[in-house]
Amino acid sequence: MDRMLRALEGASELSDLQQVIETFRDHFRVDHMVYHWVSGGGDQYGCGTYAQDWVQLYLERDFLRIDPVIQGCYQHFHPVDWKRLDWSGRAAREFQREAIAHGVGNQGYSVPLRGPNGQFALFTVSHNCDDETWARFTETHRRDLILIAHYFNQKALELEPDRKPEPAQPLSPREVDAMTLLAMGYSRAQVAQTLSISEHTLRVYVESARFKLGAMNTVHAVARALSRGLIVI
Amino acid sequence: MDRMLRALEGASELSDLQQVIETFRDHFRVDHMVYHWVSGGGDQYGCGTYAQDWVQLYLERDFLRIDPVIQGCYQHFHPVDWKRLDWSGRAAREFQREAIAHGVGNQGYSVPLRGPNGQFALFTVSHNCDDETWARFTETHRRDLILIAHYFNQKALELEPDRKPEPAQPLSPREVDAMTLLAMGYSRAQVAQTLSISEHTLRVYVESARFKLGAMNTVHAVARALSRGLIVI
DNA sequence: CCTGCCCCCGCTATTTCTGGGGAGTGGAAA
DNA sequence: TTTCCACTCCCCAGAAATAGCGGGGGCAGG
Repeated sequence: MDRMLRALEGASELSDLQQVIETFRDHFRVDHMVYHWVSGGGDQYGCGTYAQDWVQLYLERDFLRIDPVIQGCYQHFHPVDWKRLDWSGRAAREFQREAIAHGVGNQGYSVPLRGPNGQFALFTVSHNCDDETWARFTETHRRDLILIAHYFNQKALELEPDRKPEPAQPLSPREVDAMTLLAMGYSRAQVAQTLSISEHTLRVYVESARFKLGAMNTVHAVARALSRGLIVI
Repeated sequence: MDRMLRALEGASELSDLQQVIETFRDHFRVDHMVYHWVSGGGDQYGCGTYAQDWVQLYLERDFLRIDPVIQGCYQHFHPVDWKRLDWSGRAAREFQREAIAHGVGNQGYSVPLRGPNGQFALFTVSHNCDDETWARFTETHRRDLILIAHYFNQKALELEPDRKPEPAQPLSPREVDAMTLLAMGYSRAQVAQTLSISEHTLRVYVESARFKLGAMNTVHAVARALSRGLIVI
């Protein structure tokens, strides 16, 4: 375990990660181990041991949108056993059927990972076995998996230069206030009144924040501020 | 270590966490160990071993805004040694001086923690010693600290009922598309074109999503959809 | 001292969004 | 089978957002 974590820390290229993850898979004796960087923009990075055609299908069919694992992990902090997710709904069941057909396995355990700027990723182990065996496995290796997931995400953040936190241009306190209140559903008039400033001034802040965030419009600016963790609601 | 983690997992009240954190501090033989829930809304929760008057001063003077540890950890995924932060700037140096005067210690190591809905927290150890000793300490205990931080945050999320994510009413696929594109900065016209629907139809989706999310307006709806993890950008 | 940033205020014009209506299709669940 | 819901389209008037211009005072760092 210690040796493998060190190997992970020593990785200097994305291809190293692939080797490391295969080593981990063999060590834990599971069918699959996958690291999956989740981004709505369509660009996704992942490495792991799923079959090539499953990965391709996943991307092509935009399964990101319906994958209950993604949905579920987004709402949780702790690792999630796939059994505890909501697989009702046609699309989800269809997806599950296809996943199993592609050898993903009937059991799974995913660790949600969150980084700066709203980065989100999953570290997943999946396997084919009965519920009891799986429960024992996850109980035994939970801590190891959390640590591995953590280090893996750290490496991925390091090695993917594009993903590095953009020189996060911080907002001024007043801008933060304005964006926060807007995100809370206040109209501009209400925000201005709450902050005790004129609506004109408020507009300057919103414009300024929009510019700093590189956003096209207010909605975009609020979305970016939120996902970069600049504001909290 | 294992016994303490189990004690942490067994905690059922916020007061238990205080005991646990003191046990950890004694075990690691450091001056302080602190868990600090950071929320932009002004309400903060924390537990740890800092002197009472320091905590009060921190809250009163709104140090959250100038604390380089907060700023720095916000931008990083991996744990941060305080030495590597940016302590230039008058306010920061002043803050540091006051912190040391209140017995915080000259060395520190903070683990950033991120949960659903933009939750952000820090788990910090601080101590008074020379650089070399501290480097050895952090190197030795990094993994333990990450795990402890993780479990601590999990407990805090569990025990603070107000912080729990509300039961998310799911959006229809089309609504998800609409909200996602809006969050990505597209104008209504662009979204409609991208989805190959009329702008009128788009509006129905936005309205419908807004209703489901209990939002006052589009900005609010996008913010809620984002923070509830219904859309990913 | 000057430069840059933050904070506050004003105007106009144009484009875009919002909040009400109503109406018809098809597929899925009950 | 019937009932629901997602999906698509349409109109209109008023509200809100955007883009462009201008002004001033304060506080910090180089």
